[in-house]
Amino acid sequence: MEQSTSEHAPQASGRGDQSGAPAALAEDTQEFLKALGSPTRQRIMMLFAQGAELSVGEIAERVGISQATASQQLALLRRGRVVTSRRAGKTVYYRADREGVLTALTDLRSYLLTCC
Amino acid sequence: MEQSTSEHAPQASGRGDQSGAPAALAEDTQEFLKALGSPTRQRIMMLFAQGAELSVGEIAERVGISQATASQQLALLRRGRVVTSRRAGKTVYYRADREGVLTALTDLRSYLLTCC
DNA sequence: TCGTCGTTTTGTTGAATGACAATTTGATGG
DNA sequence: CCATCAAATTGTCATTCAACAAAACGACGA
Repeated sequence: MEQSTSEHAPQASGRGDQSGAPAALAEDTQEFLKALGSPTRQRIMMLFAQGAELSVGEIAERVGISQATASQQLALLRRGRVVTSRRAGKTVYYRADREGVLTALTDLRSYLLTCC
Repeated sequence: MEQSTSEHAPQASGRGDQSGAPAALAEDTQEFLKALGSPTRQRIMMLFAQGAELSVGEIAERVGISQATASQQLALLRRGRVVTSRRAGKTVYYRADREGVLTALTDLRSYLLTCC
């Protein structure tokens, strides 16, 4: 284990940047964009409507991919702060990460306001 | 040839879906996410602050990539409706596509509201 | 009409990505 | 302690992507 939730990433420059005009996207937000840039992962996200919580196996089955692939794609979604995971015994449940998504959307908007 | 500005893209499947809860992201929005998912293209976007309009050559130079690569990356950004282009004689000027970005942000938010 | 300059397209190469099968790790329950 | 089940990791392969050089396009100006 090395990343999971504790993956902090030096975050550009401390981010005291309240000036409203970031020079670039936060690394988290870049990961967010990449996470949602894939059709497969978009399909996965749609399973989490209304705060649904699903195991890796369920997700794999519903999306029609192998369990291993699902686990990998979910890891990417987690890196992008789009989902969070919770372990209950052997099974790990994933659900949408409301807060992470809101943060990313806010950062993305401020970025786009800068360049548009 | 197949793209340029006239690339309309059949927009998923008719999708008269005005119900506010899209089953998936519009194809345009997928392209939007992919477009902004690349650090190089993010760097390019930052050049368009305050409605600046730049030629392909200028962009290539400022970002530090070849002119051909810049042209390609700009084409991707255009497919994502993040920039628009205008031809003046030999030179082609690019600038941020305010409207396209707003549309994508709106669609993205509605998508995320569905799954979060 | 030609040459030239800026852009786009084409071809190629190395790196990154997406998928799977197979293995390893972790948590129960006998 | 061992068997088992779910998830994560590893290894592999095919596909996609980013970048460049080189060639093709397109719009002037001589």
